Amino acid sequence: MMTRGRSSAFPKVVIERDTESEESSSSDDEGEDGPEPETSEEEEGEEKEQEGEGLPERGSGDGKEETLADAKKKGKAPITISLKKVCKVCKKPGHEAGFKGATYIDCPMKPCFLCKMPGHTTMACPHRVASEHGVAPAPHRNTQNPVEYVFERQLIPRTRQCKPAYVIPNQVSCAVIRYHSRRVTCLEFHPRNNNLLLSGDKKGQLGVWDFDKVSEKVVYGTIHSCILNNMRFNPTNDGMIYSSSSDGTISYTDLETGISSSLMNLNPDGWQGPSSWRMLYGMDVNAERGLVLVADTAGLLYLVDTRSNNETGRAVLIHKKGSKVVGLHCNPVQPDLLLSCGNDHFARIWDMRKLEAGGSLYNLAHKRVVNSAYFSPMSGTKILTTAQDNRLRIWDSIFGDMDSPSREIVHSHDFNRHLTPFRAEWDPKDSSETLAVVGCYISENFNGTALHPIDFIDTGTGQLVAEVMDPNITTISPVNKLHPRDDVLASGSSRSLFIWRPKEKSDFVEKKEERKILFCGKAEKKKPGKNVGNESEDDSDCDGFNSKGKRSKFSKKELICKSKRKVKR
DNA sequence: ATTCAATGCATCC
DNA sequence: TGGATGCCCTTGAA
Repeated sequence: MMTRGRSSAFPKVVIERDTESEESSSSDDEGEDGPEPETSEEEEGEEKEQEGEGLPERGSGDGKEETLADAKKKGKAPITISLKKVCKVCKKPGHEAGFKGATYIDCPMKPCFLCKMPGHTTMACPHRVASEHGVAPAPHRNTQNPVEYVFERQLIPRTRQCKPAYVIPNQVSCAVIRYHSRRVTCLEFHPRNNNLLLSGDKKGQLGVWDFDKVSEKVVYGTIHSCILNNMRFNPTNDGMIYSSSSDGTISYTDLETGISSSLMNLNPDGWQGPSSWRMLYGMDVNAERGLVLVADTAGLLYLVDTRSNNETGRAVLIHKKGSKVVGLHCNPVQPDLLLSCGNDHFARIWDMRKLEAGGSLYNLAHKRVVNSAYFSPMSGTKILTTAQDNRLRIWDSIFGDMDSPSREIVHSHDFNRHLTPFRAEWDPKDSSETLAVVGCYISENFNGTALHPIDFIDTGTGQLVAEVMDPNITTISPVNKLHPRDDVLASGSSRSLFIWRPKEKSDFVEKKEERKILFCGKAEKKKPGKNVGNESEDDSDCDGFNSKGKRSKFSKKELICKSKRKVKR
């Protein structure tokens, strides 16, 4: 427990004891001797309570000698501190939230952490156990305006008439690498080289990893000075990438040399304080128009000509003034359609020919911040959004309308300041345009280990089709990307990167509507031993992981982790 | 084993 | 509108 100096300028502290809870708390303390008023547990509660009262500092325990009279004499209002055990979430006594083993116990005073509805906890949430969720199918739209005409005439003919089933492997292997020193923020597969994965991190570094040779990687550290938010390949030269960053620049980088030039800098005068600093988040490349589109934290969209590498036209306010635009996506078949999303709780569809503030074609309303919005990869007729209200939404321009989503899927992907925001992404290979991948925030107790799966969701039904996890990987994977051609999933989890592949081609199974498939790595997770110092991997089937489930060699060498068997829940 | 801190950002007043 | 506030399942280093 930390000891701090006392400041006499602050009110005195009066401790309110609760004998009943004192007894119970000491009995909780794993067979400690008799009631002891200064258990660390109690002090922790005391500290928290005090912070809640806004008292910055206090003495280390002698506050108990202060009395109400003392405090009154000195003209300070006394602060009463409870020694009762309190819930760390709601600060109320009588219950405690947090992990009990590998199971997280919710605070009952708060709405469900998963679906955000009051009256039940995450454990009892119907969305946690149901394999399918979703709103009623959207009503048929009426075709009145010109955009709908464009949709009907140009996009509908490109959609597949019958829906082929995607296939899911039932075993995966996982390659692991760690070269980022801060958490991973974005991933991108090379458009031609099947084994090349690009990764950006919070520090602004860019990693290039040949995951087939595993050990072949390069890290470029000077492209950006802070968060690398998005990157895209130059459609006419796949040796070059564009990247947007919170340092306010777009960099144009040669992947071979790491030499980059800055196409744009929103902070030419450097740091003038937080109010004037601009960051670039959403970015995409419009190949047909030869443009890099990028949007900032003020709600503005900028266009950069890829031929001259200069900004073109004027910045357009596309989201609420002063709000961050986190995502931009150009329609894959209709280059005049642009999708944006941001912190003003909207995803918006734009006509590139008529870009002006307030001139969006559609505004897709969400209950909270929209982390990402993507057109479906082949026809571009559907939109998948990830919002911080723990819902994935599908907006269908053909079979639904743009006034309301055609489906909402409750899924845990909350905001947390320590995590890269979750983004659900389409499977670019799924011609039925239904399969999506997204990381999961809440954990599941899996053989005694709390694991955070990567979920595959059939957006057509809301069904959770598969969950990918490995008992050795206990961290959350908010960043996920499916390979454009191969059956490969890349994940960014904290500072590590993972490549998941089917163990063998023959392992593929047809999609099954009623069955939730779970596949993962080593199924037998051994209980953590007492002798933590033992780094032996003798009893491990998984290179780089020891039997304690600790990642012992991540930073020392690159690893391949083989999955063992399929596990059903 | 436990503690700490990084330092983003939505929301509230 | 802008500054203060406070954060429910983090992560990894000390």
